[in-house]
Amino acid sequence: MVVAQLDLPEPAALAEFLDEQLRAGDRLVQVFSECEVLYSGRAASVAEAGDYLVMVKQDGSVQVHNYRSVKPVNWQPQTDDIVVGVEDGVAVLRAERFTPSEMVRVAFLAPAMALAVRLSEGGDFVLVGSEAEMQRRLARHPEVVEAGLEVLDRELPTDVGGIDLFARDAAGRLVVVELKRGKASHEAVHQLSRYVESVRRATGEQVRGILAAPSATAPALTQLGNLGLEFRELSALPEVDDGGASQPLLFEAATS
Amino acid sequence: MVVAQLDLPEPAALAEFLDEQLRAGDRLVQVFSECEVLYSGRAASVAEAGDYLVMVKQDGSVQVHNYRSVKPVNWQPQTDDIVVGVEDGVAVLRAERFTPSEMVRVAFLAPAMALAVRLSEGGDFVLVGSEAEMQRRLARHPEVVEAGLEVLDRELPTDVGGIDLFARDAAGRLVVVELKRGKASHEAVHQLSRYVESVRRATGEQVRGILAAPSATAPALTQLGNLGLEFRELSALPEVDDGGASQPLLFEAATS
DNA sequence: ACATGAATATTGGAT
DNA sequence: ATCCAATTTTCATGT
Repeated sequence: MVVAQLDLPEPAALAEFLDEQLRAGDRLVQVFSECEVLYSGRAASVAEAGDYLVMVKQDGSVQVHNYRSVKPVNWQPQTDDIVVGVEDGVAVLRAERFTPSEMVRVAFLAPAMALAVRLSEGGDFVLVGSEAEMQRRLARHPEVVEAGLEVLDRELPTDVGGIDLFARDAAGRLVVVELKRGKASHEAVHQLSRYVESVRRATGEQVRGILAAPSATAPALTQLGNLGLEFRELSALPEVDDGGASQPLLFEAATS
Repeated sequence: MVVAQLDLPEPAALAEFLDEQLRAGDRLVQVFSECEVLYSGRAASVAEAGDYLVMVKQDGSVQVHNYRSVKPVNWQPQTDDIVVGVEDGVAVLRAERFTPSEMVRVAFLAPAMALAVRLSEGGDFVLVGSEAEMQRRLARHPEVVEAGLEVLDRELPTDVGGIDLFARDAAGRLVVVELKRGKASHEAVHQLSRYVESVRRATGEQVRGILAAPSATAPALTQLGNLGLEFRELSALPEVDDGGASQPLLFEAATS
């Protein structure tokens, strides 16, 4: 897995190492070093001399990490061109992206270590609890939202966006359902309100609006009430009820 | 900078290494290994056996990277508790976060290498081209938006959100300005529309709405026209005009 | 702790 | 290529 390693390299040696390992195109390359980082593109930034981990993945994506947080200090998704060289006696990496036009430049002021690693493509990845899944589930079992609900459409496009679930209730009224997998904010209420308004205009019928989410912020609930809309508490990760013989949630998902 | 390294460790040795290095609390720890990763919390996921880079930073944040993309496959911001052990002859790391209640579990099936690194806190970081900066600039130079504009307020709260810039035009009409540092979508138009409506209701006056952004999507522009709102093309990274003696943008920023 | 909103958001999907 | 919407969004900020 670890293809090559270079400890305390001289600038020229580091540049050569990076050039060779990046050119191979099938490895992840890392450098631990005191660095100076410039970024220019959608925005622009300078990170003055400090210790960073610089990582270039197989797809040309670049990330510069510091000692804390999940997010890198500097990054660049899938770059199109990477050039390595020695400038003013310092190894330098320049990664460029064409659309949008962007650039990151890392100067390795005091490299401690460089590493090249091959990571094979890896096995299956299954995620449970997405909004898409929640939508599929409710389309199949609309009674979870409300008894007697009949789903007419999913992702129905309107002039102001797509309606998650479009349905008719037991009394024959049209219903717009907006789903959120996490706590719903007032933005979700505005979204729902727009959809309801749009359907009212288009059909002339009376239209109900339901916000379905595990929870909602207090302002969102207030606003919902003011607009005559409804809230339905619904988890994205439902309790699996299989009569006591409980199965791990992910086993369920993987085999369904 | 590199504190410790362990090549092709046995499970017990890896567990001991991780325990010791993580307990120190002042280093970034990495493991390159074939792994199996479980996540459970806001959602839930399983990554079946595959090669990954697992990184635990000094703040307890965890990220599991595969061979591509900037975003990790699995992650966990600033965890509260990390436990390492050997289970079924395999070294296992379990990181837990309390709010929200979340957990990542990594089983190191075939560890190739483990690394402990100290990254010092690093130097200054300056970013240019944020929306906040754009807002400050326009508040000082509202004529960039429109001649004769007088700014009344910034981040003015309404019942439906905060107005970026609130102003009065040369003709004495109220103006709501919505800023976007990137291409504006129809969501930005809806936002602006809500603000304008809210101010109209509150004041009874006539109110103009201006969307100021470097560009906007075609649907956004159409909608803007339909609602009687205006578009003003404005970059978040303005051309620096200093009479020909052009300076690098970031030098400007760093010294101002 | 909660709510809000920006972000160099990134990423995947649809058109 | 463009547009759109989700995201385990993360993160900083204000209350």
